[in-house]
Amino acid sequence: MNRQEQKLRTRRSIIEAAFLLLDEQRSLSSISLREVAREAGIAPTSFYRHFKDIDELGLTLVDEAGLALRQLMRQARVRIASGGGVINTSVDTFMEFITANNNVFRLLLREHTGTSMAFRAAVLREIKHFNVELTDYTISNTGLPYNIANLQAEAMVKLVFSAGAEALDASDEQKANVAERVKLQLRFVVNGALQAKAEQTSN
Amino acid sequence: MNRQEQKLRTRRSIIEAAFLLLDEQRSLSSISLREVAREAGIAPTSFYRHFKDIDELGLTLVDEAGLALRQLMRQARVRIASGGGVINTSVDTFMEFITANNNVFRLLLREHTGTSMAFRAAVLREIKHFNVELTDYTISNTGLPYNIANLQAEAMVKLVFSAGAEALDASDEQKANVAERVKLQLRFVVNGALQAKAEQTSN
DNA sequence: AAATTCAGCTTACAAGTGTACGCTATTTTA
DNA sequence: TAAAATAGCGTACACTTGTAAGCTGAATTT
Repeated sequence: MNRQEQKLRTRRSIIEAAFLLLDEQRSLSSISLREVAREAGIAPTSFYRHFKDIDELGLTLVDEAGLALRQLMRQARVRIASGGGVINTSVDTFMEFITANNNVFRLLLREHTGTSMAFRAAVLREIKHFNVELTDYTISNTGLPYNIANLQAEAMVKLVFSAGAEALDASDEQKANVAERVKLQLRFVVNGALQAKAEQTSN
Repeated sequence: MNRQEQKLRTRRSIIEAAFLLLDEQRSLSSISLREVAREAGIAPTSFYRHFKDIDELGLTLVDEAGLALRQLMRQARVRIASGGGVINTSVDTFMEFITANNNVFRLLLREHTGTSMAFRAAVLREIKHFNVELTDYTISNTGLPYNIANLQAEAMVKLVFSAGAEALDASDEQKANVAERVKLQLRFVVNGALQAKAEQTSN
């Protein structure tokens, strides 16, 4: 077997071991190198052949989670194109993502307010992607001026992420409820923003 | 010196030691009993004379933080009564609180998505207080129907808390910016909710 | 004044941590 | 085929952690 390939495979198993450990009671700062190594089936010291630190592993995990999130956005856009309403489709897609990739979203949510400045920054970067894309989308679809579109997008992302946090530990029924509520709240924001535009342009 | 009194004093110093340790790089689950004891100036094992667990201390801290938050609300209400606009005054008061009680708000924010189910529940309870009070206030001041008022209040609390999170590590200038933006976003929500009411009652 | 209570201490131990060091076996390169 | 590189391992060490056990001296109760 190819050596490089084998190394990548071990690296993968480390990453997956880490995601596995990041359940509802563990954060990046609370998983130990030895634990990850144990779960990955390697000796503790072998860890260093792949990552300088456990922090370096952490950043890798945040990046992977961000990637998954961006894939989600693309998926949502495809679905929107085939009808069903922007808000409805986006929220539903998001909720499905959370359900399917529980630990991935949990990681982002937790590290967003976590103890490591580097992790917080990494998560913020991912959220900013969301904001930028949603702002662009809003401008080209509604013609809102930049400042309003940006405020609207930011508010929507925050509300959706908050709803995601609520949904994380919720039953299916509760999840449906959370989804319904956030959809209504997003409509508040959209309508409020539209009204703000009307006021701005009428001056 | 009175014994009971002295015990309370030591208890206080433990609590304050813990808050001191909870800076931007530490969460409840990452501070150790020994560390707290060291900071409080007592022997590690003396800790047990005051708290069963470090978790019990954690819950106490969350309670204290919640208390501080409720005091904040009262303060905001007093200020509102003397004019200045509800949204403006509330956000400004909130931002002042975050600046003055940095670690207190940080605790709530962090444990809201933290690794301990008990802490998460405790923070949620405090947030729920906020929601209930704001919903009541909204109903009695705008006559919105319960369901809309409740959705509005929840959305506003989420946006303000998110803004608070952004403001935590920000400079004064950035803080002012965050405050201004969230005020506009809150207006979106309020206007959107009003519109929803108009639509609902016209049917 | 004597007896009791108890906040705080010292000592001790088992368990877990990160990581330095050097070895081995296998792949890769020359 | 010989030499070099390297993924993974075992051992070892210095720390930190929670907490059990028992002592002390001062406050409180009797």
